[in-house]
Amino acid sequence: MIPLAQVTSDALSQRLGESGLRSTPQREIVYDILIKRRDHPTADEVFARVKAELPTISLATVYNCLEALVQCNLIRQVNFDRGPTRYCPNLHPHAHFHDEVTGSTYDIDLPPGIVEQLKAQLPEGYAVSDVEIMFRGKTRERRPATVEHTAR
Amino acid sequence: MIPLAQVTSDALSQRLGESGLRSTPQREIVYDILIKRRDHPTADEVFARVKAELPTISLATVYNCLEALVQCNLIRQVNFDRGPTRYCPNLHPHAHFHDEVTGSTYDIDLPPGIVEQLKAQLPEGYAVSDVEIMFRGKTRERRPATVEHTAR
DNA sequence: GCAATAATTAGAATAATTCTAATTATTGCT
DNA sequence: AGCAATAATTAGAATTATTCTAATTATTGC
Repeated sequence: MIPLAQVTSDALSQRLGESGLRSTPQREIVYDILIKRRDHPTADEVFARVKAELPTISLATVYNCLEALVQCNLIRQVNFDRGPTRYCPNLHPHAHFHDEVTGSTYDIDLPPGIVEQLKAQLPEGYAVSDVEIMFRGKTRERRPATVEHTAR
Repeated sequence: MIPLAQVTSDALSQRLGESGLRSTPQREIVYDILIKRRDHPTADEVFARVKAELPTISLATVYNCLEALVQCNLIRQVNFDRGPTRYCPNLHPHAHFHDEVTGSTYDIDLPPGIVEQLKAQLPEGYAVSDVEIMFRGKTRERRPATVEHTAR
């Protein structure tokens, strides 16, 4: 597996600072949790995992931490239909594949040109800050439900 | 503007029938509302518009009708981040552009090849039933807030 | 025309997220 | 170091979109 960009405690603190945010134990642990297991957990799932290390954390704080990390571009939000928001620490340009049967989400790496090609379809005067590409479907090969990993 | 595929009352009834669903006045009106103004309304907005014509309709029925129409592929659902689901009667392959300032959503037509090109990025054994592409950003030219239309 | 099935309705229930107000922690200044 | 200002955390209440429930109404096939 390609080692994905991740960030030391110091760097995290710096990135937060650049956005006018503070580094806190809660934010570091939440970030760690996302890096450790890249299975696109929901806020609730993050909450459960963080509680194992820091039992006093509250759900509101988890939401706050996730928002902070999104704000300074250390993680991305992923939304499938009506489901709860999921969080993704993969910052490479990539799409998401959502398995309708298992509910799992996989990262799909994209070749460099294709996002630009998509943006080129926009009429004059449309300034894009973000593109999201999501596939919905089934995967033939069944994977272990608990250990999801980056496809490709 | 390109005349988008739409369907007569009879055809609607047939399409519903093919999916084991019945045509009802409520479903026809809901479909009409979506065709009349293609601004990607939420279920609540559809509810408000339909009530003008059929004041006794309930919100649960609106949800039911929208679900029925989605099921027989007469309309598509569109989701932006945490916002409520929006509904779209444009069945051409297209992307969506969500204006972060105005909250408006525009259709972006896509050239035929590009969706296939994206699907080609998937590893073996990934069967796609649907691809969604969404842009987030701002539009330079301000449009009248109440009359959205298909871009391009 | 009647039984079976499906759709509608109003309102209750649920799930995810956001808000609120009080408390705690951190930072920058002197 | 001490203190005011600012930011983050917490628990729980509130909100929002959606789904569910149970009763009623409409439609279809025989």
